[in-house]
Amino acid sequence: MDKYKIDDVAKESGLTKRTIRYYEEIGVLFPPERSEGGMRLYTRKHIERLSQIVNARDVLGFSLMEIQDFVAIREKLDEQKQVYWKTEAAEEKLSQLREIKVMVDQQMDMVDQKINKMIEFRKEIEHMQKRVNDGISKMTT
Amino acid sequence: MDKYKIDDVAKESGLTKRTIRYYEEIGVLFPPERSEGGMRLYTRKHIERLSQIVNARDVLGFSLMEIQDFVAIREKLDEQKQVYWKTEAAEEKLSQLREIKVMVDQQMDMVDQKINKMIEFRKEIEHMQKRVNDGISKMTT
DNA sequence: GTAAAAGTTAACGTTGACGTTAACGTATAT
DNA sequence: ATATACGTTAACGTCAACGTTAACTTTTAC
Repeated sequence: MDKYKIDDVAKESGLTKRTIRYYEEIGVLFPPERSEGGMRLYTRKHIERLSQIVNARDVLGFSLMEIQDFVAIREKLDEQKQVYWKTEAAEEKLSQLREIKVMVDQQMDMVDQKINKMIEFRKEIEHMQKRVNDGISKMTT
Repeated sequence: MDKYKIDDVAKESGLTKRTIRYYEEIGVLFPPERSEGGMRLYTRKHIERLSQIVNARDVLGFSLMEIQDFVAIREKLDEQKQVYWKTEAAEEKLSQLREIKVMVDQQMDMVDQKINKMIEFRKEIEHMQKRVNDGISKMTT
C-alpha cells in the first residue's frame, strides 16, 4: 500500500509527470522499481526527495546540475555507511570521507552566503515598507 | 569624470556587454544617456543597480521577470516621492500608495518564506556534516 | 471482454537568458 | 589621417528545463 503511480506523485508534488520522468532521466531522482508491465512504482522516499528538489530549485535557485552534485554527495555518504569500517579498505574510505567533508563544507558556506544576502535584501524591502507607510500616514493625518 | 563606457561597466560588474544591453532591452536596467555618437554613458547608479540585479538573480534565484516587477515597484515609489502631496490628485496618490504597499508586503512575505526554507536546508547540511565528522572520528580513534 | 483512463518511449517545440557573428559607425593614440 | 580598439544594431545560435504531441501498451472499471 506504499506504492504510488506517477500521477499520484504528480498530484502530491505539484510537478507534472513529464518533469518527474525528466528528473529521473537526468539523474536527480533515483529510478523507482517497475511493475510487470513497465509502470513506475514510487515510494514515500521519492516524494520526499522531490520535495527537496523543488525547494532547492525554487527557493535556493539551484540549477538541476547543482542539485545533481548535491544528490551525488548524499549518495556517496549513504554508500559509505553501508560498508563495515574495519576492513582492509579502511584507508581509502577515510580519504573518501575527507573528500566528502570538503564538499559538504563548501555547500554549507554557499548556503550561509545566500542567507546573508537574503537578509540584506530583506532590509532593503523593510526600508521600502517604511517609506510607503510614512507616505500613507503623512497623507492620512 | 563619473561617466562610464559599457566596457568599464562590464569589467566592474563582471557581466558581459551583451548582458548589460540585454538588461536594458528587457527593462531591468534603466537606460543611460547617450553621447553625440550614440554611445551609452553610464553612472555609478547603473553599476549599483547591476550589482543588485546580480544578487537577486544569483543569490535569491529570481528570474529577470521577477526582478522587473521589483524594479517597477521601486520606480513607482520614486515617482510618488517627486510629486507634491497637497494637490487635487491626493486621493489618487493615496490609493496608489496603498497598492504599492500591498506589493511590497507581498515581496516581504516571499523573502521571509525563502529565508525560512534556506534555514531548513541549512539544517540538512548541518546534519550531513555531523554524519561525516562522526564517520571520520570513528575511524581515527 | 471491452472501453476508457492512465501508463510508456521518442521526438520535436518553446521559452528565458544570454552568446556569437556580421556589418557597420565612433573615439583615440600615434 | 589612419589604424585599431571600442562602440552600435540586428539577427541568428545555444542550452537548460521542461511542454506537447504522436503512436502505442497496460490497468482499471464496468
